[in-house]
This record gives sequence, structure tokens and C-alpha cells, in this order.
Amino acid sequence: MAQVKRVTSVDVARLAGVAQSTVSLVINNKPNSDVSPETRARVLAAIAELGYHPHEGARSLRMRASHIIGFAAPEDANEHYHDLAAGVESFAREQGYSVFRSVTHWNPHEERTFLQLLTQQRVDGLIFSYGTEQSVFPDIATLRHQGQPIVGLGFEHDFLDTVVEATGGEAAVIEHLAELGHRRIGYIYGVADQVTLGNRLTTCLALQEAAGIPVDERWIKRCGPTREDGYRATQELLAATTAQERPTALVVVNDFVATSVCAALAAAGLHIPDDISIVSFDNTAQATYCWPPLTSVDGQSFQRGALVARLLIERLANPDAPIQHLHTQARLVVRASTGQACS
Amino acid sequence: MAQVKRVTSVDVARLAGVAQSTVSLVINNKPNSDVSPETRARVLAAIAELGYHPHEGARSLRMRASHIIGFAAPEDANEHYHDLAAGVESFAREQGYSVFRSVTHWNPHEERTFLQLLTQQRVDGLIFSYGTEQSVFPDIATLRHQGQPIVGLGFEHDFLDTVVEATGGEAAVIEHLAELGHRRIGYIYGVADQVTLGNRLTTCLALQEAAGIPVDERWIKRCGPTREDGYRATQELLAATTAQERPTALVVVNDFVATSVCAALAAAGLHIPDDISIVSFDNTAQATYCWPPLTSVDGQSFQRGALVARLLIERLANPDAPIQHLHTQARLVVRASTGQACS
DNA sequence: ACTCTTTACCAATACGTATCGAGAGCGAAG
DNA sequence: CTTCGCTCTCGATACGTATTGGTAAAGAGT
Repeated sequence: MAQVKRVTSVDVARLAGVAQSTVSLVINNKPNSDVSPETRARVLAAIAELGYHPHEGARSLRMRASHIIGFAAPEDANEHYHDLAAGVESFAREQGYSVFRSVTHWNPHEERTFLQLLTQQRVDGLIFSYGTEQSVFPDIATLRHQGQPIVGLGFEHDFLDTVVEATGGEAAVIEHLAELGHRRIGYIYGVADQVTLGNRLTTCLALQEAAGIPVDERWIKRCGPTREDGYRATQELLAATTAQERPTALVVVNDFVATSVCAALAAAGLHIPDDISIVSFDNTAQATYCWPPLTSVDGQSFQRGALVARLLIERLANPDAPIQHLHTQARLVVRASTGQACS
Repeated sequence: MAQVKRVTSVDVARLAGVAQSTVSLVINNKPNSDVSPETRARVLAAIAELGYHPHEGARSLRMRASHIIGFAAPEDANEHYHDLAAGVESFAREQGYSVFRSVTHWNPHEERTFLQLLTQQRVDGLIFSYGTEQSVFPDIATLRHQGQPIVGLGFEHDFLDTVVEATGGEAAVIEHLAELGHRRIGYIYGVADQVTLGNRLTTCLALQEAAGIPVDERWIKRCGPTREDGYRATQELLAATTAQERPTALVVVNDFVATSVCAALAAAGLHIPDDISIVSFDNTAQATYCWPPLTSVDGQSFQRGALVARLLIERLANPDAPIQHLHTQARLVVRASTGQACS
């Protein structure tokens, strides 16, 4: 196997009989193209003959911009993050950026490693989504105060641009369950950080009280974000309540955890939605292709990803613009996992 | 918000009162360290004071190596690819490499975009996993013949190093089903390319015939790799056969498709495993946290990811070494989705 | 006092590109 | 013939780093 032979713009220039700077002019094809058609053709022919591709690393060094942005998700099993990432990539690509995706496994150490992408100048800016440990916020704040472009997704801080939670989903959930006659509503709230990511739950509980539906702590299970956490929490909730006082509906933090909640309910011999209704959030593809299909809150994940990418790219263009906080509108998608309250 | 102020090794040198080259010597801390303890301390102090981080792009340009490898998966919803990616990242990180993950959405155009990471010198090497369109193979071959480091995962070609399918899984599946008395075995074989990725099916069928179990084309549904494909294929299979001639067991290409197969079966009122047994491949976490938990073939995905990363990094170190094809050993994990044949 | 070695550092250069200022050529206007 | 302006191209430089070859200082040995 032959060694890799690097072809540079100098080689192209030599073959075309022009200066390297002329090759550069041809490649970057400025609107005010100061290069004659014949020369351009000669250069393009040489490029084709040699199979030349610009060295993006060198270009980044010279341009002081890599045209890569970093996107960190806390885990990769939860499809919600795929939808977000797809939105980010869609908008970024449109703007000529590539996306360097990282998974931090809810681990502050890996989150700091992700931050290094920025300090090491591998990327032009960073998008942090959810799952960012509180211990990492000071690091982010420091970088922000140095003017580093970082934006957030799913949490809010005054020092960075963010796309926060979609609004209106919780109200739709409570209203839907109330209409179906549910008076005992339970929660499986599996997030990495109950303080930072607890909004959904507190909003739901407030709405529930406002609707005159009693809140009972025995029906609220706060747990971690994994499938196993959701499974266990469900088992515990079932074990702690008799059939008569058991919730008739469960609100689950997201589709990802909901699937394991469903598995735990099925393992306990409960039938959805006859014995218990399930509502969750995110409306991922998973919610459609399971049994029963899940009633879920659609928070426009793809659009939120695109929005946060826009915030970052705008921030890159204008470092001194005022901080923005955007959000999308949520909408409840009713499927077969919710039904009339059983008793 | 202040502008980002770039700190370079020259700034460090100035503050420490040394030459830039000395700063470089300190950073790269060679074993034969020719720099005195006092000077080293002064430089380190200056680095700390300025908050200096080496510019990895410039370093890559100089070193002719980015220490980044690219990993392409055809989709991100299927957790199998997460396990592979985790293995890749684990080994790569151990060797000082970062991993640039891409999702190509079964799309040859995106696969070619992925190849550009290499031609543009953004990465040192590439890992292609499954789902690579046949139309892209010539491009890969061309790059390989130029000496570019590319390795494959899940398919085999003589011009690149690959980690191929785990062996032994199909035999375990057929044996398991035969022991449970199944004589009517169906297949939901959802892959992007039946030619390239059809091994699993052909192996199963051959083993099945060898075991004296009849093969019936009506029970074999070849379809695409999405959840929807699996769902539809299952519906079609059910519609095309009466209850008496319906398969008593279904072998599904992977856990990902299996979940939608299960949903389709449940929607049709069939009970697993009483009415029909399910076996699938990959043994992802998903197989454990669904209902019923899936009997699945474990192909050591994580290890395969680590293996293919090793192949690539070895190839980088030694471009002229002979091509290697490695594989892992498969093992059947029996769970609740398989049971005695119903009739 | 003289080489010779060793230690500790530095100046210069190259990696591959984009850009700036300058200059060559040339036709048109004076 | 000179001057001006315009079009096209080139040389030089910088981006931030690693490495090479060299050298000054200091000591050791004769």
C-alpha cells in the first residue's frame, strides 16, 4: 500500500504555472473574482488532475475559524437528543458548519473534556444540552466571561443564550388527565438533577393543585435518568401503594424513561390504559412504535435544535449582542396509552 | 462581553522571559527533558497565569496528525451503534484519540460527506460501520489505494481491515428454537442492503435446513431497517398467513426492529411468547427494558467497537501491514420472549 | 591556557493556507 | 509621448506550533 501523498495548493500552482495565491483566489471564488477565465480553467484542471482538496486544518488556522460547532448530549440512548441533534445539524449545515457530537454520560468530567474542544480551538462554539452538572456551570461562566461562544439547551442562565423548555405542555397534560377523570396522578420524574431540571414537575404540580386535584407525595417518584431508574421507581411506587390508592395515571418525564415504566407495569400485570394511564414528554419516534403507543407532549425537538444552533451562530457573528432566551410551543399528542380513569 | 483574547505560546514565552521553542519543550515534556527545573517552573507559572491552552489546530498542522478519528453510523436510533461507538471511543481515548461521530442516515451522499473528513485532513482515519451503500465502496477503495487509513465494521472487503459479524449466534438461535419445538420459523429481516448485510439470514436458513426444519418463503419478510419497515413487514406477514400456518417463532434482525415487531404483534392481539416467540440480535439495553424482555444474541458490540478502533490505530502506525479481518464470538441470551412452540 | 563535553537555551524554519500590497501589462485619454 | 486607470497576477507575510541545528556558558581534564 502506497503512502499517503499530500497534495497542497503549491503543487496545484506549480502544475498550473501560477502562484499559490492565485490558486487560493480560484478556490475561494470571491464575488469580485479578479482572476481571468483562462487562468481559472487552468487551475481547476490542475486541481482535478491532482485530486487536490484544501487542508481544512490549515485553513482554520489561517481563518481563525474552524466552522465546526460542538454539541454535547448527556446520553445517547434517549432519542430526544437525536431529534435535537438533527435540528442542530440541519441548521448548522445550512450555514456551512459541521457538528462535532459528544456524549457526556451525565459525567462532569466528560463535560469538562467537552469544554476543552473550545479552549483548544477545535471548534468555534459549543452547545450544551441538559444534563450539565451544576459543578460545571462555573467553568462555563468563566469561559463566557472571556467572550467564548457557548449556548445552552434545556436550562437557563443569565450569562448565556438558551433555548429553554417548550411551554404549555404541562397544562395540556393536566387538562387531558382531568378530562379523563383522573384524580390520582402519579409522577415518575427521572432526571439527573432535580434542582436544575425540575421545572416540568413543579409546573405540573402547581397546575394540578390549581385544577383542584390533590397532590400526594407517595405518588411522586424522583429518580435518575436511566431506564433502570425508571423501572425501579415504578416498582417502588407500586409496592408503596395498595391497588385502591394507586395512581390511575402516571406522568413520566420523557418517552425514554416511559418505556421502562411500561415494562415495569406490564411485569406487574397491569394493563395500559385500562389499569393505569401513561403520559410522557418529547414525542420521539419511540412513542409511536411501542405498545400501546404513548400519549406524549411534543416540544418540537427538531426546531429547538435548529433554534439553539441559530443562537450560537448568531453569537459567533455578533459577540456583543444581548443574551437571548427562546422557547417553542408544546402540544399534546394523544395516543392509546391514556384512557378513562379506572376507578 | 469582552472579545475572545487568544493566548499563544509566544505570549507565554514573553511572560516567562524565554523563547517560544522553550515553551514548546516544556509542554511536550519529552523524556530527555533538556530544560532546567527553574525554567520549567517559570514557564508553567506563566501558562497558569495566562490560562494558556495549546491550539490543537496549529499543532495538528505542524504534526501532520489531528489525533481525531471519524466514526460513521448509519442511524442513531438503533442502540447497537451506541454500543459500538462506546467501544470505539473507549479504545480511542485510551490511545489519545478523540472520535468525531457522524450519522449518515443510510444516505450515500452523507457517507461521501463523511469521507471528506479524511480528504480534508480533519481526521487521521475513518471507521465505516454497516449501512455503507455499495455505490460508496469504489470511493473507499480509491482512497484505500492512495494509502488512506479506513477500516470497516460489519462488512468485509479485501482492501480494508474489518471487524466482521460475530460468529456462532445464528447456530445458537436455531438450536434454541428447535429445542423449544418450533417448526415454523419466520424472519423479519430489516436491513438497508440485503446483498451486503444478508449474511445473518442466509446463515440462519442454511442451519435451519440442516436441522431439518422446513424453510417457507411466506414466513420470510425482507424489509428496510426502520421501525416502520419492521412494523409493516410484521403486519404483512400476519395478513398473508392463517393462524394455523403462521410461524410460531420470529427471528428479527436486531433489537431495534424487534421492538416495532413486538408492537405490531401486540396490536394484532398476539401474546409473546404464548402465541409467538421472538429472538433478535445485538442484545442492547433495550432488550432488557421492554416487555417481555427479549431473547437476543449478544455479539459483544462494545468489544467489536474497541477492536475496530484498534485496527484503525494500528493501521495508522503501520500503513503497510497486512490487512486483517477480526470477529468476536456470539452468545445467546435467553429471556422471556421465547417459549415452547404453541402448536 | 587549551580543547572537549555537557547542559540549557534560542533563532530559524516549516506545516498549508488566505490576504494584502504591489507591480506588470495595456488600452485610453490627454 | 506621457499619464492615468484598470485588470490580472504575484511575492511576502502571518496564523500557532514542533523541531532542528546551533551556540553560549560552564565545568572537566590535560
